[in-house]
Amino acid sequence: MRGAEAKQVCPEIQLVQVPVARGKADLGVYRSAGSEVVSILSRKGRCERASIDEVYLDLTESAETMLAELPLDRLELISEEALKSHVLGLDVDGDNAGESVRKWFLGSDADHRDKLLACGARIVAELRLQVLEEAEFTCSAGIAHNKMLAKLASGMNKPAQQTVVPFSSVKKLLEPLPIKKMKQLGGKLGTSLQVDLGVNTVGDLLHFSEEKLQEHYGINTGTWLWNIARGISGDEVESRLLPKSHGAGKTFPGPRALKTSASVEKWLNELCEELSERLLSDLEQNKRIAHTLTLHANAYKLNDSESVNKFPSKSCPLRYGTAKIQEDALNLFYAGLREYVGSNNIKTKGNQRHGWAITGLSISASKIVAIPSGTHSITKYFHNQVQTHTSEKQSNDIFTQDAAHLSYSGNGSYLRLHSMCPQINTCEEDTRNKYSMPSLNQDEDQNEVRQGLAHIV
DNA sequence: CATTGCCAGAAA
DNA sequence: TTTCTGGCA
Ligand SMILES: [Mg+2]
Repeated sequence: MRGAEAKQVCPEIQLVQVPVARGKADLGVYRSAGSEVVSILSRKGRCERASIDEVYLDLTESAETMLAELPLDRLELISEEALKSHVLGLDVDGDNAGESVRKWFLGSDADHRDKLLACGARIVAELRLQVLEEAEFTCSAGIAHNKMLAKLASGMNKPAQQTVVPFSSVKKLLEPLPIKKMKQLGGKLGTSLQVDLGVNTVGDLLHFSEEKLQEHYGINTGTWLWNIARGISGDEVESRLLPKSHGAGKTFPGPRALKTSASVEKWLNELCEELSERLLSDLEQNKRIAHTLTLHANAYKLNDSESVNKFPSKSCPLRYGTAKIQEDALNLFYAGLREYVGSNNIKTKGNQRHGWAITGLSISASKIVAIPSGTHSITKYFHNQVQTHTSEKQSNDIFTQDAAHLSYSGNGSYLRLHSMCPQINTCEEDTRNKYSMPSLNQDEDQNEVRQGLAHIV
């Protein structure tokens, strides 16, 4: 329920709010917290940042080392925390009351794979304790022989618990499992399996040959399905602690949809400002630079309710400096808009209505690479870069040096090559609509004036 | 619901 | 190869 609704039912409720900056959610505190946790969890083995609050760890090596160096059968050496693990398949799933778990850790059923798993579980217990002590977050974990099973197990006992999937219990775990519970099968593919093949549990999947699954879903997906039904996933844990892209976006639902280029420019500038800030942080903290700038938008057309086409994403080489990013983003937007309204060669005729409304805007930076480790001066590094990727742009030569410098000093507001409609629309769309019902004509008239695509170069 | 971010596959 | 779309979480 919504916060306001909850407050009526429960006036004492403490509602936690996501911070807002530049008129949008600011997830900075969560990103920081996530990074801190990653820095702890990455201590014992290869670590892949899977999301803002999840990682995969490949602890094979650490576990092998532990197995080689420690006697497994010494109960005193096994931490209380590790012994609190849930171990799937011990007895009849009657929540294994301590004794069987102890026994499993001590013997691990003589199976080398499960001995490794037991060591992995001990390492994970230690890591989770460190997260609790150093970052003051609890977390849950799954320990299994591959990513898919570990992810599945991590969700089985929450919060602040860990679950082990011994090799021998994989079948019994998967067989009755509703297909939609599997990662990647929670959406359309899962629905298709249910509707088109009558597959409701992972066990049902076992009845289909790899070839049959490939017929329905293609070579790769077919093979993938055949494998995951058997608990097989060759998916490697990538060694990556940092995100591969940064983005800033905002949605403008219903009456908040943006209908003037001034408002689009305003919001795009806000989003670009945030992105630019985060890119500089990444540069300072991680010595990485992004190479591609991409704009996504969602839109609908005012007149035809059956607007079939989607607003196309557009990307271009990324130039550092807030003003550069803002300028490039706006150009990308208009490139997309021109396509969207279908005025490619058709010069916007005087009477032609291109009534559009933007319901979502997002700008992102990708192709992020570490600068060569020997690079001492980032400024000089940029000097060498700017020449290479301004290819399609006109002659901003005199600015490129400044731009490189800018990105370092973090000040770029004065750089404005582009002559846009200069006015900032202080009149919020939704505010405006409170006062005047969206008389289509009126809005379109505003579009006519302000949406002119004249500045597209 | 909103704001991310990853990836596979198709298109350019 | 890069760009763009769509799916997924
Ligand atoms: Mg998560």
